[in-house]
Amino acid sequence: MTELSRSTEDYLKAIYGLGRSGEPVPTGALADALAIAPASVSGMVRRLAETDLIAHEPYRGVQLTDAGRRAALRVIRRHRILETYLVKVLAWDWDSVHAEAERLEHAASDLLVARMADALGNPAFDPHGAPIPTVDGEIEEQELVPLTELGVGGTGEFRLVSDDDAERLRYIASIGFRVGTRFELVEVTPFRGPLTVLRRELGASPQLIGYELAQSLLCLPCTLEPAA
Amino acid sequence: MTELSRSTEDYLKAIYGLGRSGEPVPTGALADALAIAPASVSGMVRRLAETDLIAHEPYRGVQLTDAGRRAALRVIRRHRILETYLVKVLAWDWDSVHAEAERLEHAASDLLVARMADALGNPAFDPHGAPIPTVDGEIEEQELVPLTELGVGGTGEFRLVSDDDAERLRYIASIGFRVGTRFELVEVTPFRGPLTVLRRELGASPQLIGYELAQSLLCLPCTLEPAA
DNA sequence: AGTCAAGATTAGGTATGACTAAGACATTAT
DNA sequence: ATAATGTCTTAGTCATACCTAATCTTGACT
Repeated sequence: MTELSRSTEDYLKAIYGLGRSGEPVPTGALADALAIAPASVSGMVRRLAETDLIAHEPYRGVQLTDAGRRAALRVIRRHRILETYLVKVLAWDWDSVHAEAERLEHAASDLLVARMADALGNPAFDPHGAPIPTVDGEIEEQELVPLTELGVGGTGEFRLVSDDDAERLRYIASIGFRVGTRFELVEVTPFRGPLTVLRRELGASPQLIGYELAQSLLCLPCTLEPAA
Repeated sequence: MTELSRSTEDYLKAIYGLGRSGEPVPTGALADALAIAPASVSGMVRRLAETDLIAHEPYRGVQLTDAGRRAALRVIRRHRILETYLVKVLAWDWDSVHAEAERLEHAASDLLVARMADALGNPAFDPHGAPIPTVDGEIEEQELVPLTELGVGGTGEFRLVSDDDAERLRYIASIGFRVGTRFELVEVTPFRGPLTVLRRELGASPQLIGYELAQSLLCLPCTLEPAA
């Protein structure tokens, strides 16, 4: 198995992210995700299909082969272990690790990642709540719903947010939200306006959250026991 | 100042390493150091000269400009901080860090390197004894001599060895040599044969060292006080 | 001074991976 | 069924950075 290029790894990672539904990923969606012209993606897709990392049905989309999925999960594991290490050991902020990990994931060896994982106690989730694939390529997919779908009176625990928007992450942290924060959705204004969320852990006053933001907060619905 | 390519950084680093004497570096020497065909170096050298990172006198050689030297020292700082971090914090062996640092040095941001340096207490030397340039591009050049030049009865301290040959580093460690080891050169056989070295710190029996190897061990001549 | 060898450069070619412009396909609307 | 629309692909170009083969410089030796 020869070394994969940086570009190849980025494509595989993006295809994995966009293809979790099982549907083929249109090359246009890939182009958007990678910020690359659609025509360039067509060319690259041909090369990736030739090396059997993806299957391409022209005009339909691409899907990872087993080899492609394994490679993608290796990159994702590297990324998430690196993020976790930077946050936990080097006191990096959760909103700025993404860009650094994005570059390091292509340079760090499996051995380095293994050492970091050991130092961290082999964590199962990264700082944003995303599951970290195991060395064998197992990944635990969680059944999470956007905060917006909990409905008035719904209760849940904030579990996962995408790591790619530093601005958003900074804001989430600034309003006191952390992975694991449990809350009740107290009020929903009509027309996709702000939602009011009451955080139980803090016993704090209700918190207003915009609809767009709330959609990005993936939660595990659960009943709230009285705080321990 | 735009981002430099991986290749560019490798060239600058190599030119810095080969040009410390002040003499222009022949492109052929560069080609050897980078394991690249001489013709390819000519092409790259033209590009580097166009961006004023190096000065090129055709058929004479290349020299770093101030901008080139600054860039080279930034890469070297990254490399050496990374090596030190891997060894000190992640328990890496001193003989295997080079390859890893060689890749990470192009991906790690100055911020990451700063965090690692802080965690290490801003060390002045890497695990192989090489001085680590400061953020401002200051580097402390040491006046060291190969062990072979100490002469019979000479005494010194092992201070520096190149990090690029894992085999050699493994052997050096296996015979109990560490950066800082102090010794007396007891005997030299003629015709570049083995040298006999007596290590004072260990109070150990004399150690035979081959001439080639001894040439790579750079030492600080010093008198040996009775061990503390 | 003329010749020769070593070393450096130029010339021409390849691979990767991006771009724009133009053409092909599929879907949806008439 | 056909036309319009949007998406996808093909064609042709460019930049980077490598290669081999051929040519040119330099310096040393006769």
